Amino acid sequence: MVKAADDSRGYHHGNLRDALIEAGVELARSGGPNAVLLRAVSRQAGVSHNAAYRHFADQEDLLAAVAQRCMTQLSLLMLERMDQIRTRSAARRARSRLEAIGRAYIDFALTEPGWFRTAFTSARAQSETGGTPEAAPSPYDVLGAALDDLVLAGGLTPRRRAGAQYTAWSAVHGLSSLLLDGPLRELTGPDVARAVDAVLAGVNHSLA
Amino acid sequence: MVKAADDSRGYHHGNLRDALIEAGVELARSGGPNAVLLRAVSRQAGVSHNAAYRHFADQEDLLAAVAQRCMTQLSLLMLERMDQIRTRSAARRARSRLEAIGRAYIDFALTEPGWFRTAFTSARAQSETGGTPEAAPSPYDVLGAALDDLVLAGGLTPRRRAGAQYTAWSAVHGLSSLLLDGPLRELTGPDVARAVDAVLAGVNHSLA
DNA sequence: TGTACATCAGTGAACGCGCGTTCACTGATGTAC
DNA sequence: TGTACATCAGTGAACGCGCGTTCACTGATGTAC
Repeated sequence: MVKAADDSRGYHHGNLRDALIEAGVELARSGGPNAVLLRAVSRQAGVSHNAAYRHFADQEDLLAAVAQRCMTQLSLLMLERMDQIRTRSAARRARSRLEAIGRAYIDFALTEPGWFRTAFTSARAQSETGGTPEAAPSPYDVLGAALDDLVLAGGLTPRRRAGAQYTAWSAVHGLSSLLLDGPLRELTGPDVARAVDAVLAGVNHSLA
Repeated sequence: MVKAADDSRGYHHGNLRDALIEAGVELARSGGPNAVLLRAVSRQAGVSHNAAYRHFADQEDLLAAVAQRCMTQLSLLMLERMDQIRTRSAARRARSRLEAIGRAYIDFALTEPGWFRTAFTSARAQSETGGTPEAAPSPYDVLGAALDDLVLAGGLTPRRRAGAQYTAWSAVHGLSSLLLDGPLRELTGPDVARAVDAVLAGVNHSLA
């Protein structure tokens, strides 16, 4: 059975699984994980509300797939920002790229809170998703690659690499989370910028 | 009108607002913020499901009050662990206490995930809660006091104090969040311990 | 000190809602011969 | 090449559920006189 990838007309949709995930992503964007409901997603995709059962075991299964795609969105922004750094010196480039992906992470959380919250929904482990695995690397992998580059460039001893991954990730994720759903949500623009700079400088300093 | 604080019998409950919050806290403990429902909370408190409207504007208002109490639980654990550190040297004590509250924060998240998630629910700013303000300090205040002590003990320059608060809090909160609802939830016991040690060491190092 | 009355804090029934899930079905597609 | 048939992917109606919220009410409490 050969299907056109973008065939979305007629009785047989052709690519409904993907269309449902995409509809879920759209709903998650404004409403977060709680907005990813079977009926709402089916409605959004213009399909009867039980058609989803041909592609997902239940609502939790659909949410897991949507969450994974939100995570991929985050990775893509990190990669995009990283690629923009073209500094000559390998050492400086590695360091700048690390900062760039950190900023990208926080920016993503602040500009796409619905996606960010959905990506880190606790409902089900992403690995349990039944469908085709996403091609894009996880944010964890992106960070890992950046740290590998930093080690190669001599900016980080191999010995401290493992710990650095936890440290950097925790700092950036924690700030995002506190700014979004924690007490730091009260911060105004300039204070947010100051907090971001402080945390990124802290990460940088803890690696040196 | 004078009410006994623990009068909970008869037609008039006497302290229903507090009883409802307490019931909500119990439900949040096992089910997280999504379990704090008006009907479920009223059921738990043994009261008809609309009695809550005498004390809370709506479900969101009740959840905000429960979230605040969860936050207080976190503060209390931090304070308790901090008080256990009695090192003689002021400098070393300040540093140990900082580490102790960091560990307490992470321990709280891992042992009371429902409370932790509820405390950081985005529903409504805690400050908007109408009832009596909680007496206990916020985790932010506890951390701030610990950093003040560290400055006094000469372990941190006043200049870097503000940034340090963001750095330390983000690191610890981020790790908690990643271990609970992020990709790090796959980590097994020893790896968790390693990650915690790495992050706390990173914080410590970034202050020095 | 006693009593009428206003006020407060709870009850019970009912509403409408949207959800997840299941059922029997039907239209479209692919394939064996 | 044509046709019967199995399989797949969607539809529409219906179910039961628990929720938030509102209504008119009633029991208990406090207070003015």
